[in-house]
Amino acid sequence: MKEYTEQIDIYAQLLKILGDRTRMTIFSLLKVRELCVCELTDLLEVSQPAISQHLRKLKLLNVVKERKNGQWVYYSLREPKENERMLKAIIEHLPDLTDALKELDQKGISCKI
Amino acid sequence: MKEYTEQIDIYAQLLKILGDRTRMTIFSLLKVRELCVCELTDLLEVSQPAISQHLRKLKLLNVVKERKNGQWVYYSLREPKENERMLKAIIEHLPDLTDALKELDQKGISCKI
DNA sequence: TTATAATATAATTATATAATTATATATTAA
DNA sequence: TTAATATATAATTATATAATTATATTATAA
Repeated sequence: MKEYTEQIDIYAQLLKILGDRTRMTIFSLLKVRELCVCELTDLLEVSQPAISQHLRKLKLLNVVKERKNGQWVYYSLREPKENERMLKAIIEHLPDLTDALKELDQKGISCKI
Repeated sequence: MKEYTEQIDIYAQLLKILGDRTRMTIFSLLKVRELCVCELTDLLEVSQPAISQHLRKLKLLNVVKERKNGQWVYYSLREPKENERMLKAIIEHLPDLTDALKELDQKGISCKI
């Protein structure tokens, strides 16, 4: 079996990291548009450090990227490479959270956490 | 957010259960053909109770089904329903373990665990 | 019937994980 | 400068998970 498990390990790790409700929500939100940590903290029901730690895992897995702008750090999905077919497929089937972000936009974000 | 999280929870649980190297291997093997517990135990490097426990989780998630034949229990993938798009996509992209099973067939299975 | 084989379940243990609180770092504004 | 904001990291705690060993259950064979 060992000859066959390398790819399986890679996939298993991908699914394990995405297989968490908080990270899956973050991931789905970032599919809509890039968001800063304070927006994610505002949207989800966990603390800011928890968000940062989840983002670190997603970054280690190389599925999100960050962009620094002043004191804010904006995260977004990293475009999957051509050979990352499973990741692509997962992203395609993610639930659409556009409406959840519309609510955020309407009330106007207050980044005071 | 709560209005949007039901589907996310379902997906997160699916990915969490499949996001384990042992279960991902079992799942990939069952994609090739149905296998009894003793064959899976023979192929993988964990104990028979561990295999049974992983199979139970996969069955709880409703992604595998079982068929009893004498003292053997054969497991196979449950055909995903039309609306289970993400599961379908994952199955499609699973690594092909046909060769690993050929080796098993050649040496002739000895179900003495 | 008794023994053996295949599988499942229970109990236990060790490890991993997610969350919180506390604190550090960096950036901007007063 | 000093204060406040945004984010990251560290330490801790509570919980979940995967594995093992031991045992139970069921089916077949001697």
